[in-house]
Amino acid sequence: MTYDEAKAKFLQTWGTLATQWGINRTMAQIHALLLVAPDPLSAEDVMEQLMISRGNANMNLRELIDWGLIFRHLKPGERREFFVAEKDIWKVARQVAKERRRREIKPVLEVLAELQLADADTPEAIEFQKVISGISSVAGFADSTLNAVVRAEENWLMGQFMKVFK
Amino acid sequence: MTYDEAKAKFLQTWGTLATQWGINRTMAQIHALLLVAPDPLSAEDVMEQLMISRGNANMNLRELIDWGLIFRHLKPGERREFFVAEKDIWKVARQVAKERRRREIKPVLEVLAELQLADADTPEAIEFQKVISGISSVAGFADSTLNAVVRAEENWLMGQFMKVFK
DNA sequence: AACATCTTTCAATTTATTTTGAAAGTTCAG
DNA sequence: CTGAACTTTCAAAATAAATTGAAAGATGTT
Repeated sequence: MTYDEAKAKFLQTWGTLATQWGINRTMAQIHALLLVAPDPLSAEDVMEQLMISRGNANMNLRELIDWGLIFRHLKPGERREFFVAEKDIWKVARQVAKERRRREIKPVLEVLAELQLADADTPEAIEFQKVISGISSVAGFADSTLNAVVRAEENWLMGQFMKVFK
Repeated sequence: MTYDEAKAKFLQTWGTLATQWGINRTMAQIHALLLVAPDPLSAEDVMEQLMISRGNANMNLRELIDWGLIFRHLKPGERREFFVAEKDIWKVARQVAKERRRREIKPVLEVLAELQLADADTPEAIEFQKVISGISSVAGFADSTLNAVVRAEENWLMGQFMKVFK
């Protein structure tokens, strides 16, 4: 397989995977493109390589910055801005864990805590409370796990996991 | 908060969360509904409570069975079928981990392995190989973690994690 | 201030996903 | 075999999400 074929397959696979995880395909593809780019790319470069519109490129680039996965990069003497991805994949994983925790797990934990206050005076309500408290533990577990990933140092993390789960 | 309010909020929250994770809202809501139902429900019950069509109910019920999250339940003397959810939330988490691993992680690992065979004879190609091998380790890590969840016994799991990540 | 260059916005359009509901399929009792 | 009760299918319709591209907004230059 040539480099060009491999790159195309990577962009395509990454986009598909993202879709399954509720992430917009283009955003994932821009991220993938920047990940494998040896040098900073301009919005124009991204538009050309992925054949997408200026508006689309701009929106998704901003979203990626918002997720902390890419950064603006200014070249001296150049007017327009360039973009670089965080290349350390473990840092990327930690950043994603951090954001998902903040954006998704925390709000859910809040709602669950609130639901636990509801009356439990009928068979249905009692069953309901059981389910909610079960979900709360699982969510708490997910939260701790993601937090562990967030706090972990690059190599330390896998070592710890391997120790426990061989 | 009354039980009815709490239940409505739960169904709604669960549906929203699902959407963020690339899961169809109705499927999540049916699952939530069956989770908190003390007794098996018929397709008709689901249609009524969630105000959805027969076709929609049927499709998503099948999909949930396919994910191993709910089961058909036959009542003696009744013609139609009923459905019950797996109520042990840790089992649910394990089942989801298992399926996601099978459906998503494994195919990605295969593609990554294939991409590692590509030529690395230019600066771009070398950068590309670095990224791919980084992603491979993270994906391998995710795979191990999910596998740990899959294999874990209910209470053992949290204990192990807490030991390591305090 | 007028211009050039680049970025952002957003209403309109396109594309993708979900939902509907009627028809076809299945199963079984009489 | 026939009809009643229930399930499944699937083309069409509705809804939701992503994308476009032109216009408006910035920002610096002459």
